[in-house]
Amino acid sequence: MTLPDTRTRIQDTAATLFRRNGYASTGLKRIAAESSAPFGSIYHFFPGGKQQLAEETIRTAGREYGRLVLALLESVPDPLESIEHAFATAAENLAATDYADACPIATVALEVASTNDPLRLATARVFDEWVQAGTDWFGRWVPDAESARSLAYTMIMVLEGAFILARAARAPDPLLVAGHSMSQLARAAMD
Amino acid sequence: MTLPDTRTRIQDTAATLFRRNGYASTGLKRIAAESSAPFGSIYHFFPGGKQQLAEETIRTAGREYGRLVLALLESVPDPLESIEHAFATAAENLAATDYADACPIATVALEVASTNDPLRLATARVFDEWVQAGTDWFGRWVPDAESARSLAYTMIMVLEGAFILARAARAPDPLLVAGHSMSQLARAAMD
DNA sequence: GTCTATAGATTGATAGAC
DNA sequence: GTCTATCAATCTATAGAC
Repeated sequence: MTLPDTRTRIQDTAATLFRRNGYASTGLKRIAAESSAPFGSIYHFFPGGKQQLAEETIRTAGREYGRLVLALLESVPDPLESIEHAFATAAENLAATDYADACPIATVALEVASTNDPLRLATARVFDEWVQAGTDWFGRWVPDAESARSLAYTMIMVLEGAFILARAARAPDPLLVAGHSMSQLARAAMD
Repeated sequence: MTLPDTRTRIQDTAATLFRRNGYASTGLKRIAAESSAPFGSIYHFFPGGKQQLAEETIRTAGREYGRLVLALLESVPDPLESIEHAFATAAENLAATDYADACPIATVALEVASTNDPLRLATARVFDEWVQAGTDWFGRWVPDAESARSLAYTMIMVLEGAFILARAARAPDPLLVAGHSMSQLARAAMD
């Protein structure tokens, strides 16, 4: 039962707080406190300060979440059922965390889009990564590359939008509606 | 050529800044400066401080944006063309404002979802209003009430997600893809 | 590498003159 | 109603002892 090293604890705590409360309202002092790390260690491991910490967090948490969603999609053989299952699971996770844990980077992405270009770019790269992975996945059932890409884009966008509405309403319904719509759209594209 | 009154100038400036930079990183001092209002006037007109200002801004700007989108949908007779036209217009507006003016409440909604319940509720009410208006609009072509509601939900969600990706990438493509997907989904529901 | 102390700027909010 | 001055708290970041 060993604790993760200091750097990892800082990153994980930062990921959680950025995800739930965003970039601007997450203080480094709180990150230090909740990760049980001395304040100075943040600047020891992340000399670039808050921005560097956020940049690495976006990259790491973004990649991890992409893999998680893809694994979820792979866990059911039928693609249409798989889509609905993935959205339903996201709904369960959201409700189970008191509507806190949705997309790991969306809040930060909107916050920094117009004011912090390095962070904006970091979020854009993660979204591109997700779109690419989604395109490959849809490509198994949709031969036309352009359609597969369009479906991947749309699935990510409707998921992001559903997260916003579900967190605001503190209700899982938007995610379930989104999953249903997305599977209908995929079905239409597979004809 | 008279200037709007002080209270209105404060509200409008707040709406712009909250929309572009979010709630946490928008300071009251900046709102006062950019609205050419004395700092004390903010507390004169909004005794509840930043939170009251944000609450009224969410309600006002949210309602206004809903009307704007609905008017956009009404401006083209064919529903499917209308949807694509609305998303294309949103893409143009976004690009024309250097990818700043997307949804007026989404950034704030995500920021406050887990930390400020009055503001969370204000955003939830705006989304509900939009869903209701969208349901009525789709209801003209989709007789089944449940389907109309589902389409309205999905249109709002995919628009919100497209705004996130478009701002991050500084590219209009996500909005165009979203519009195309949404019109396909509506077409499938109208059969 | 760990940890404390603190600088320097900025925040939301208040008081009070006019 | 307008405007200035200021408080107390908080923020990111840095310096330096151990």
